[in-house]
Order: sequence, then structure tokens, then C-alpha cells
Amino acid sequence: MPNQRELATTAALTLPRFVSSTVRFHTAVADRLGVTPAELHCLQLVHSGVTDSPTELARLLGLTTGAFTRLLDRMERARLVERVPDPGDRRRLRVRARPERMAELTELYAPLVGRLGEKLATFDRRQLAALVSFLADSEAAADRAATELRRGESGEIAG
Amino acid sequence: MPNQRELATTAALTLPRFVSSTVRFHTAVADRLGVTPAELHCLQLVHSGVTDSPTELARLLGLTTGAFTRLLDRMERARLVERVPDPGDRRRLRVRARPERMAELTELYAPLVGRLGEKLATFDRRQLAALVSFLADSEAAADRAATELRRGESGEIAG
DNA sequence: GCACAGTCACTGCACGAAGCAGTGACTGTG
DNA sequence: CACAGTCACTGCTTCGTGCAGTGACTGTGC
Repeated sequence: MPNQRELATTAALTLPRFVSSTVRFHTAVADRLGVTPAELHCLQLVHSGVTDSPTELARLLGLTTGAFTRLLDRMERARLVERVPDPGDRRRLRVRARPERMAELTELYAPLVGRLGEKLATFDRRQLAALVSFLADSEAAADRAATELRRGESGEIAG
Repeated sequence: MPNQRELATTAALTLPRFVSSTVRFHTAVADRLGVTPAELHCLQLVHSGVTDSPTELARLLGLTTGAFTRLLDRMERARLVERVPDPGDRRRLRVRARPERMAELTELYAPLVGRLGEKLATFDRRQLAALVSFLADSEAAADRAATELRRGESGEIAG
């Protein structure tokens, strides 16, 4: 049974390469949709129902509201999303993903999803449970790590 | 036992969010190092010994050699890498990562690696084997999907 | 041994994405 | 009804990247 230190070492070696291929895939999907990686990121946040508020989206993307306004302009021009006025507060706006373009997004993910689905089918219940749990934790850990890194951004390492 | 269709559906829902958090983490690490995501990607390629050829690195990053020259300029100025002349062919160059800065990179990854290591320690052999195999396949699949997307980039979807 | 095409890294120029700072519309509170 | 706060939006600037062209160098054919 491998101990924790060995596992951490393995993870340290594997993780960066894994992250890199993931980023590369994400970028390729974005290119195919004709958008930047940040725009794709935004699209997925909206599409998966995390939020539809521009200010909140800007925060999640690490952008200023000004930059996000331009991003919205581009995405609306590309017919990926539309701006919907908020009936309760006329300062506000809601961002809605256009279903017809979402199909394209799903399509671009399909080859990867399909291959991974095949792979998953070779696992038994316990293995699947471990995997699902691990992926959920990884997502949370990555988000947390990203947030922590952003928070302490100014100055510490600069040298 | 869940069938393949169900698994693919689950994967389709989970994957984009997982990819997004990963990208977000990668971007945060890059910001902390004071480099762009592309530069970090390059750094990892060099550091992990994939290649040290500028032309090859540019290809892997999806950049032109011109753009890559600028990228190298910035990374060399940031003391992340250095240009080393190739003794065999005086047109050529080799890119070498600076070990002292590589420690910082490892450090930035450490929190994530640590948490995932802890999680891994709760799994048994069969579960670990499944996970390792799945991650390896995912990396390969993501790379392949990215390459395919890049290859067929021009025109098909544009409408 | 010498010209010549090919390769490699590097340099103007242009464009696009994003930060910063400021503006105008709108909200809720005293 | 005045006033501070919020929200999205607009100049201006900076920076990363693509494109096209340049100069140094290589190996091959004559």
C-alpha cells in the first residue's frame, strides 16, 4: 500500500502535465467556437446556471466590470449569449446563454466525453465511486487553490 | 451497475466544470509567477523535459516562431529560463529552465498536490489503479481532442 | 569551392484583449 | 427629496500575439 508521501510525489509529477493538457483542450474548444478562453469560461458559468449577473461573472473570471462589458459585447455579437434586462432593478442585467449555440459546445466536448465514458465503463462500483469523489474534490481544491493564489497575489513573490 | 450512456451523461455534465476550475487554477499560478498562461505552459514543457527546441515549443503552444521569440524574451527577462546556444548547429537554440525559479512553481502547486495526496491516501489499490489509469487516459484524450480540434480548425463551424 | 534553397530565430507593424479611471442611469435610505 | 452607493458602460493605455519580412547559418548540387 503506497503511503501518502509517495502519492503526493506522484501527484506532483503528474498534475502539471494533466493540467496543461486540460488547458490546451479548453483553449482549442474556445478557438473552435471563435472565442477566447475567458469567454468560454464565462459561457460555461452561465450555461451551467452558476450565475447570470455580470458583476458576479466578472469576479469569477477575475476581470474588471469594464473588461467584462467588452467580453459581453463580443459574445453577444457572436450570438453566444444575450443581455436580458432585469425587471426588478433597472441598473441590472442578466446574461442568458443561447441554446442553439450550446449544442455546438456540447458537440465539441463530445469526443472527449465519449472516450472518457468508455473508460469509465470498465470500472466497477467502488472504483467509480472513488473516481467521482476524487474529481469532485479536485474541482473544489483547484477552485480553492486558485482563489487563495488570487487573494495573496500582490507582492509576496515579486522579487 | 451504471451503463455507458449514463456515465457519458454524467461525464458531460461534470467535465466542463472540472476543466474550468483546472484552467482557473492554471491561470492563477501563472499570475503568481508573473507570466501568462502560455508562458507557464512553456515552462512546464521545458521543465518536464519534453523538448528544449524553440520551434518545437512554439508548435506545441500553438504559436508562431515570432510570437515565441517574444515569449522567450519575457521569460528570460523574468529569469525563468535561459537561452543556450546549440553547439552542433549555430542557427539553433536550447531553452533551459532555471532551477531556482522552478522551486517557486513547485511551491505554488504544493497546496493542491497536498490536498489531492490526502484524498488519494483514502483509496485502496484497485481504486488507485483505476484512478491513475483514468487520469493517464484523460490526459491523452484531452491532448488528442485538442489536436483534432486544432487540425480541423478552419471553416467547418464558421457560419 | 561556390551558389542556392531551406531552416532557424529574430524584428516592424497591426489588432485585439484587458486594466484603469471616469460617466451616467438607477436604487434605497435618511 | 437630497445623497451616497451600485451597476453597466466608455476613453485611453498597455501588453500579448499573428503576420510578413530579415539576416545568420546549414547542407546539397554542380
